[in-house]
Amino acid sequence: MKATPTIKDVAQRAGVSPSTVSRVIADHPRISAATKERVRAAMAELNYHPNAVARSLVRRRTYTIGVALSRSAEAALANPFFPEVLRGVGAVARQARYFLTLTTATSYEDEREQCIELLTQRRVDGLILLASRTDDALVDWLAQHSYPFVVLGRVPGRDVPQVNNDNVAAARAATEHLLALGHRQIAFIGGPPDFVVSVDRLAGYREALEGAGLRFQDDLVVHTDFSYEQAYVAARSLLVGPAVRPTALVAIDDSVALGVLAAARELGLRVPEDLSVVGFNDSPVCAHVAPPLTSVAIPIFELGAAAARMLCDALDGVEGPRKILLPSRLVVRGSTGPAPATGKGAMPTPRAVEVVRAEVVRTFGGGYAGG
Amino acid sequence: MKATPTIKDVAQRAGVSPSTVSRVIADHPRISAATKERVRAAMAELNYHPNAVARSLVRRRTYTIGVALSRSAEAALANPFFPEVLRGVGAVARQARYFLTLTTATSYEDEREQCIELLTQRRVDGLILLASRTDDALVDWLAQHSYPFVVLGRVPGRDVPQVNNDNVAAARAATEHLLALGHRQIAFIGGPPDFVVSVDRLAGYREALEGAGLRFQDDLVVHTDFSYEQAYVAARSLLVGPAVRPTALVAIDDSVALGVLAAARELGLRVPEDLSVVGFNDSPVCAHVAPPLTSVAIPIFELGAAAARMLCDALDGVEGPRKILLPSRLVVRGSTGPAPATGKGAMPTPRAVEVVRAEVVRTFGGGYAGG
DNA sequence: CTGTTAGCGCGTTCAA
DNA sequence: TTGAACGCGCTAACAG
Repeated sequence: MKATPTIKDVAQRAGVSPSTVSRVIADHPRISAATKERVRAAMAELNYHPNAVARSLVRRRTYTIGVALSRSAEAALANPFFPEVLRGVGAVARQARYFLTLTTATSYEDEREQCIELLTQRRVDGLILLASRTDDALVDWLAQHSYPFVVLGRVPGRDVPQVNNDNVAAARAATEHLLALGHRQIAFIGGPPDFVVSVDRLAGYREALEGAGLRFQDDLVVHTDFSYEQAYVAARSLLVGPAVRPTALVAIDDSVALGVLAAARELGLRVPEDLSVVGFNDSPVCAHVAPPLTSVAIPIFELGAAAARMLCDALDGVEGPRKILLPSRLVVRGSTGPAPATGKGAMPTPRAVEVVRAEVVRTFGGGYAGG
Repeated sequence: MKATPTIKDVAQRAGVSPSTVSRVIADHPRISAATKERVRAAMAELNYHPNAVARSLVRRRTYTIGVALSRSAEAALANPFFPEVLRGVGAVARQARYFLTLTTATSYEDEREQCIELLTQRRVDGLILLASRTDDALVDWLAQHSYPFVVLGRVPGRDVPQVNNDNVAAARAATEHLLALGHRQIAFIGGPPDFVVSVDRLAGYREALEGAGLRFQDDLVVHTDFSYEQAYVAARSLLVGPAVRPTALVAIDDSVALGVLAAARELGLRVPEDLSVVGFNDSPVCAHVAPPLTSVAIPIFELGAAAARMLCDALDGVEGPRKILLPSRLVVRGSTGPAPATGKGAMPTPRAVEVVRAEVVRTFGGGYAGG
């Protein structure tokens, strides 16, 4: 394999100067058609391809964006989340002619380190990162150094570019669905309390309860991690502990919901006759378990796409929104049903195929930070 | 934000020449400790970080490897596969001080294009790619241009660096498990026939049958894609069609196995009493469906890690194996049981918790191509 | 042990 | 419309 041809070789072959070749690459308007043709022919003959590294050096742009998804415990098991968000990011990035580089860390600290490396070494032009905790040192660092970045998730109290789904509205919708089915004792199993997603979904749950004139009860709320096993334990405590057993339950996650189903089965509770269960993510398994799981579908691909769009726009100097909130859909399946008839009559909602409710909220800001 | 400091600024601040700074970065042995200290202090004060792009240009190495996972239909739904293999690749890459860039394509052609771009533009030093089909134009192209690359999967008939799990042995083990349970009518649902994984697992299935003195029967084999839905259809045809209904079934994939379970349920067949089912991948859901699914666990993380190790070694000029075949484990759960007693007595194997059988095969070659 | 001199491959002035 | 010269930030000879 001969040495890769450079712009110089092409110039020589085409009988022009290197700068002319450079201009042809950039499709500069003030180059004669004849010359362009000649140069292009030479490039083809030599099988020339511009060296991206050299271009990056002089243009001070790599046309690569960093993607940090591996940082949270959430990511590990938000299994369907990971590839899907990447697909969204990738689709937009490619269209905008950006490449992707990925961090692959096992710990929070390692991920932070990798992100900083990526940026300070100028390997990437900007960063998309999953922010899951309520406080995040990396986000602060990025803002402070004014590196271009977009957060996937919500960053409470900090005005940074971010894309999120409306978890409050989503949890409210899920809870209202249960309320409409006549449930009055509705429990909530959240993730770790320092995760924004836990906070937000709990808030939505609470809003729905209070909107229905019900009291928020501490003993109906449990925090766990996102695992099936922990969820199983938490569900048991919830289904055995309180004075009045809940007839319905909102789980932070589908895996958690699966753990609830297992606990219910073991306790001899029928779903949905004795207990209704709602999960989040609408992962593929939902349709394939017994009973099929009612779940809130999060627009994962769109989240990734929106984040990429926001970052690429910022990098390209295009104005656009700095905050985006995406809607979710409640997908009703067999795991939710009318509350067991007690005293007051339940009021079952018609459970059609894939009854879907959407909430749409969008917030627009102005301009971008960083760049 | 002031302009990023360069090696020159550091040199000036430390009262040395730029090349000395460069040597300190490389931790050159023949630099006095005193100077090193001084330079390092200057770097710290200025918050200097070497520009990776400039280094790449002159060293002709980006220390980045490309990862092409999105190319196959398989990847889309081999959901657990994707993040896990990436974790493996990432762990080794980071340890070897390489970064990762990812292709994100929607079509086979697009992926091919992206890979070629990555390589010809010198954005990456080498490539790891999932090769799923029995013939693959990209692999040919890579070999022809002698770019460094490693294939994840098996490439029949081409002697290229590759890492794979032993699908033949794995399918043989799965089938032998069923044979040991007394089954004699064992069906096979494969993926698309031009996927190497389909070919190999079918071969293992056949080997096991013939090893037990049974005849391979065409009408017990069906090809489908990797989806739950198609699997459902395929399973129905298999469970209704043949003269003698199979009492056991090997599915190419866990999602396919789930489709089989659904079909069986619908046909009123009890699992495992009337039908035993084995899947592949040992995805998390296996433990959470009813009945829990017996499945072959593929060492996904290790596959990624081995591929990365192989590529990084090649790039770093380290000798090592050019072909690696990793073992799998059969994880026995509730979906497989003794064959229904017919005439000949079944011989049930003790079904302990997570009975695990391992097959280990390793093949070593010599040296590396490319570089 | 350290400084000087040349590039790496390309984009971008400034002239012509 | 094109060419010459310079520099992006760094490493790698070659001197000293």
